[in-house]
Amino acid sequence: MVRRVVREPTNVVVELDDRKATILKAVVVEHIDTAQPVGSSAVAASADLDVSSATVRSEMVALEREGYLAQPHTSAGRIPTDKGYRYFVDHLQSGVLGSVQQKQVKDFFASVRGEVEEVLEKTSTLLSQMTSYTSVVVGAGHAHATILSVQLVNLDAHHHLLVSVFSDGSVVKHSLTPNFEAKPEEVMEASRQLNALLINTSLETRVQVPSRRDNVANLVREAVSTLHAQQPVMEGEQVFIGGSSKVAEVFEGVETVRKVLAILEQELLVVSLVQDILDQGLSVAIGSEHGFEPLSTCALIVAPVTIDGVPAGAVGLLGPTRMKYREAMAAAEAVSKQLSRHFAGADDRG
Amino acid sequence: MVRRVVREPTNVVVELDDRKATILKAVVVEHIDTAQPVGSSAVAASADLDVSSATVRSEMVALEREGYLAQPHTSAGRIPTDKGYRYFVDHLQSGVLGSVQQKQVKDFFASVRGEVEEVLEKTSTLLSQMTSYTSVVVGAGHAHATILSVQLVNLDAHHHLLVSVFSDGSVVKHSLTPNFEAKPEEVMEASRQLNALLINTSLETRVQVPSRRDNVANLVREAVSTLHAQQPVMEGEQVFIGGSSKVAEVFEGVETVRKVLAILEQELLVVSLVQDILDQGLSVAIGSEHGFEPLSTCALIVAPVTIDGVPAGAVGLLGPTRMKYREAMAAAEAVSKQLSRHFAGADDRG
DNA sequence: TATTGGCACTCGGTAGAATTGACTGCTAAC
DNA sequence: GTTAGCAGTCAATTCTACCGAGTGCCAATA
Repeated sequence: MVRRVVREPTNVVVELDDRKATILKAVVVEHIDTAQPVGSSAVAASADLDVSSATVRSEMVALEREGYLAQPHTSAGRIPTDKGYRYFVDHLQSGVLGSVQQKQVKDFFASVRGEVEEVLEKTSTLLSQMTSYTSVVVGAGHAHATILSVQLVNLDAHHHLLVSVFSDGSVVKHSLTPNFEAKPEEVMEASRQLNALLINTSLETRVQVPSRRDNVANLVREAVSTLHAQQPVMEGEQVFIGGSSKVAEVFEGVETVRKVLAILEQELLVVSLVQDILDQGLSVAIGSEHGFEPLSTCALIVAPVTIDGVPAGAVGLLGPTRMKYREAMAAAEAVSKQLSRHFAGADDRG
Repeated sequence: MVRRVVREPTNVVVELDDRKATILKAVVVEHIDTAQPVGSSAVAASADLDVSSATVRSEMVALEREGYLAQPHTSAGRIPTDKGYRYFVDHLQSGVLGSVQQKQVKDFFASVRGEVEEVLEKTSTLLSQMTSYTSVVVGAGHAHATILSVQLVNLDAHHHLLVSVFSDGSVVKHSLTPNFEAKPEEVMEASRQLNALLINTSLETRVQVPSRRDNVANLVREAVSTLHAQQPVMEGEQVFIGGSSKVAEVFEGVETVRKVLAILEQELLVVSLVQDILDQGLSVAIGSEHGFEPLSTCALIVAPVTIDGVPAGAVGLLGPTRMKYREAMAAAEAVSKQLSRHFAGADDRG
């Protein structure tokens, strides 16, 4: 293979000079609004720069050469590339949420009641309604939470239900179907022992199980292994997707709609996608930035949720690359902040 | 205005004579296959009737007059009306599931493991994959189930978690946030009393709560009222929707897709729709038969799930009115049967 | 009397040509 | 460096003609 020195001005992130930036911004804003390619004259007219369309044109060829703009075909206007959107998001927009919506979020969290899951679900609906995009709300798993209580309940001779309560307020059940018949007293005894064994441990803690061979010990062993047998990552992650019908509104082309819906169905995928973006320290992934091809026509906005500083999930918004970044990012941020506060300050009320 | 005697043969459900039935069937089958209006010559050629297209035509005008067929425009073929589909479903199709798929269902239920919720969710995916339609799986609520155990767990001074286990294997949690501070011992005592009070009752049973004013009694009262405060209908109903991306495949027109998706988002609506249809004793609702306008271009197939003869939910398939009724109905039926058996016979394994 | 072949008619869909118009890139002048 | 002007490109639109699938009707037929 020939070794070459490749100059990729595309990869070098330079500050654009003022005029180029203004032009890029005008193109992005206009294209987000109209979904049409934007021509030089429109830019010359709209933007607050006093140059002719010819000047705009020559700047545009430069912007195109540098990878910020693209042309669907010769005689059409320009549309932003992913890189163009990225520059726009990073440098050219200010994200303030309208006061009406600010209020909407506040009101929502002031009045919302119910279990964590319900709150997350409703939050997801709220986000989607506010923005007209599909929303994703991820509640973190309880890998680090400690066990407050476990209980073994007898369903019938061969069926027992292991109910575990975690310090983060989550409750998990597991069925046990041992191949021996345990008496109710044995089940109760096993339940007692499990409590003694597991309380205040987390799922990451290995515990010493009894090695005896009687029914009680067998039950205890089966319960512990069932409880610990879950996936190390993301078990207990909760995903709530709101406004999937928006997909049909904001994306064009049945095929795209189908693809996006199909991806939303695989919730684990969505979770890992959101997680990836958060791990990269991003708040927006535009086009193929997340490296996931089927969503290359999408942008995904994420905002972390923390409880007392500890990561506890995230909220996200999924739209086309030409989405309304400012509003959507502001909404995601406001909601994630309020959500964080909601859970941290849950004690205040009453 | 001239007074006229209007004859409405459309409302009279009569058996169609053999030839009309054959023609109707041919039109339905062809149109389901091609999504195109079907012409007289196609019918004359395809069906096993030895008449000319002219004869078919004259029969078709009769079928149209009687409301079984419709014409998009003058020079087009005929498409079935809802009534036409209904007749087809009731009289003209036999529903046997292909042996390959029969096996697929068997294999699935032979290997599926996990909690009820997981099974239902996977079932929903299975159904949707088998048929290419969106599936709905409804698990009945536990209104009639009795309580096996309740437990009050301390989260912190003002937060307690009420965890209830029902005889149907479901587990429900409720947060209690009393405005007084209860000591751990008091919480435990309340938990004990709740158990004594509630075990073997169902949510429909009213119980006698202590009238004392101490913390324990207050906790007990709050717990009982929280537990009983749920919606009388459909609380605890679980809905699993599989293959919503299929909506984009089988329906044409973005607007329709959006509408259907929007409806699927409102899960309670879907549940009541399914319930309605079951209550009417139907297994298919075609077009506007369910009286729900936004879904008037859809057909909804349902099949009840029972556990030991007791209604325990349903499975459903949602598609366009021109869906493949035979296959879809066979699939729904097979899955609902196997699902019923799965839960009834859960003891066998091991 | 039921069926049929034949015929005129309807009307959506398609293919092609012509036109439009929104762009661009280029260049010469300022 | 900026601009006006101009020639060129190409998608989108409109128009036209035409095709053909399909109908309804009717007179002839078995």
